[in-house]
Amino acid sequence: MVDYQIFKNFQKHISLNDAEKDYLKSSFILREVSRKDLVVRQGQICKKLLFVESGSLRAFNVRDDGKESTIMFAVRDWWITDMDCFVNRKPSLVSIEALEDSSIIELDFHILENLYLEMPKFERFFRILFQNAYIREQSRALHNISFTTEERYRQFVESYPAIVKKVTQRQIASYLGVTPEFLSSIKRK
Amino acid sequence: MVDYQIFKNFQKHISLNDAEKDYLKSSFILREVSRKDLVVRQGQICKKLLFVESGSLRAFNVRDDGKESTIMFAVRDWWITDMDCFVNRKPSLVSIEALEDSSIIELDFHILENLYLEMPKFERFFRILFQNAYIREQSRALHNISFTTEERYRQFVESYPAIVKKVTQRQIASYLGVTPEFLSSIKRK
DNA sequence: CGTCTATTTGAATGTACTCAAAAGCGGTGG
DNA sequence: CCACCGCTTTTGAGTACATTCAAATAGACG
Repeated sequence: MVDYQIFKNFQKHISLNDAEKDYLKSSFILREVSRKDLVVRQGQICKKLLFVESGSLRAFNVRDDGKESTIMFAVRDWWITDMDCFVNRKPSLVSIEALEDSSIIELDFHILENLYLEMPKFERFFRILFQNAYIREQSRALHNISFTTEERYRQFVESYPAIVKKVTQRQIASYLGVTPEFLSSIKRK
Repeated sequence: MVDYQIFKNFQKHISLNDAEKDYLKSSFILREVSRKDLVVRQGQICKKLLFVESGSLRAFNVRDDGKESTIMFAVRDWWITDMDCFVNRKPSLVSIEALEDSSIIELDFHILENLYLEMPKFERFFRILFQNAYIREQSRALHNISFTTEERYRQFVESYPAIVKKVTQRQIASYLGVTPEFLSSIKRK
């Protein structure tokens, strides 16, 4: 059986036997995408929860005035989607693009809902996944409002070296919520 | 049986019979707190997940330089805690204070872990709870980096009228990450 | 009524943005 | 292998946003 990264990810919190892996394999879609491909388009409904087998993705919002904000990055072994869109069928607030050629796994909403019923241990898995996601976002909220841009830049570089290697300065700036010019001027010091 | 708000909250996502409610009642602690009481202290370990039966709470961080940032508010029917502290045994990044005399329910970490095993439907409940919490924080992150303070203030007032009624301007400013003076100058217009 | 805190106001300062232009860098085709 | 193109990054000047500090005013509470 192919040694998918996603199984290792599941097995951080729950155990899976080969029969279960087989069953799972049939319920998700493996997709190869190229650099700059859009996996999700802002404004549309996204019915997929995405897992990065290899490569990297970026979720970003573009305002009417053209201003672009990066909401999150996802590298190998990370999950990503617009959760509000995925769960509540709202138009996506973000586009998700591949930062390089990547392999991703798509989990369909209805299949996942079904999975919760058939294999309740996935309630546990995603309970822990969302719990951790919430912790990260709660921490991000604190950092955003109480630290200076310079402090937040340093912490980002320190916390996510795997991401820093793959993204442009401009994209980091749009994640921190500042202009690329200003981020550049911070680094000068 | 007393008609706790928390049962209505649980029943938004899972069903409970009277025997189960009885069992639950024995596993949480109802506490009355007074205005300005600290329920959680920054720097200490908080082993409790909190639910607001009535009244309102505020979680805030104080930096070394004295700068105070409000992370979240919780009114009747809301859950609140420092999740990283609760789940991972880290010192709490926040203090949680009562904004008025309040009744709160405390759920102990170990009792909750036990509950997951004995009543797996709670995996589902908290999976959905954290999923929604994550959605809100993801949305907050987007607002923080892509909207002006004025826009964020308007959206806060519009989205959380129940909170606005109970908190000071200063506390809203510390939630938005600006000084009270500046928030005041925005309202002038 | 007096005290304590919240809010408002204003002036001076610092932080971050806009706009424009120059410099750097990687890929592509001749 | 070099020249060019497109994009990112850097730099700088001018402007707008937000803070600090200090003082005045207004509200809440005992």
